[in-house]
Parts: sequence; structure tokens; C-alpha cells
Amino acid sequence: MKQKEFFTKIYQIVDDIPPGSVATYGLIAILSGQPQRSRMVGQALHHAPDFLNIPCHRVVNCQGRLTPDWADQRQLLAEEGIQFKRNGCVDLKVYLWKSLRNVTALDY
DNA sequence: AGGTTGACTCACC
DNA sequence: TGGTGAGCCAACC
Repeated sequence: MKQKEFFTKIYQIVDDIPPGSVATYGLIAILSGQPQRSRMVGQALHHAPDFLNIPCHRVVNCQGRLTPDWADQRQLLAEEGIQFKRNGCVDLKVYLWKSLRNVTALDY
């Protein structure tokens, strides 16, 4: 798979995240078919063009942590009704995006 | 070509 | 439950 296709797929997946939910880099990597390239997801979002309107603020890491070097992300998520723990992490148990495709794939 | 880095994740304490 | 350390894969010097 070419890098461009991988990036495009990531952008498409991130764009499907509904408001009020969050996804992890690893989850996106799985949905894109490359579970071991979760780090690439972060790279892809870091270089994501603005005109695609990607809700990259809804993407957090597996521990519910927000992106370093991006203080406004917390406020953007708060606007969508997402609450944070005292340590500043997102409560993944509540807000993690449950992709139907992913659930089905894991069950079988 | 080889070593370093990171918008990560898993495992352990 | 939450903080810390080690492992991984690509990109970037």
C-alpha cells in the first residue's frame, strides 16, 4: 500500500468520527488495515491539510491523552460535550468511538 | 546507509 | 486506576 493511499484512508476514517466521540490512533490504524503503523496515523494527522476539514481534535492516543503541543484541543473537545478527568485525559470508556466495522471484525 | 526521534501502544508496578 | 519503562515502525537528519 502506498503512503498516499494510507494517508487518504486515515483522513477518510477520521472524517467519519461523530461529534462527541473520540478515536485512538491505534483504532484508526486497525481500520485502515495497518495495525502496526499507529505512529504513522499521528504523522498523517500532523500533516493533514486544512481544506479537508479533518476533526483531528477527536483523535487521542490509547491512554486518552491529548496531543502534546496543542493546548486548544481540550477546549474543542469540551465544546462537543466531552468531559475530562482531573488529570486532563479523556475518559475513553465513555467517549471512545465504536466503529461498527471494527466491532464486527473483532467478534469474528 | 545508519542512528535518532516521535500527535503510539503494550506490559508492568 | 494511573504513572512509568520498554518495544516498534517510518520518517527525518
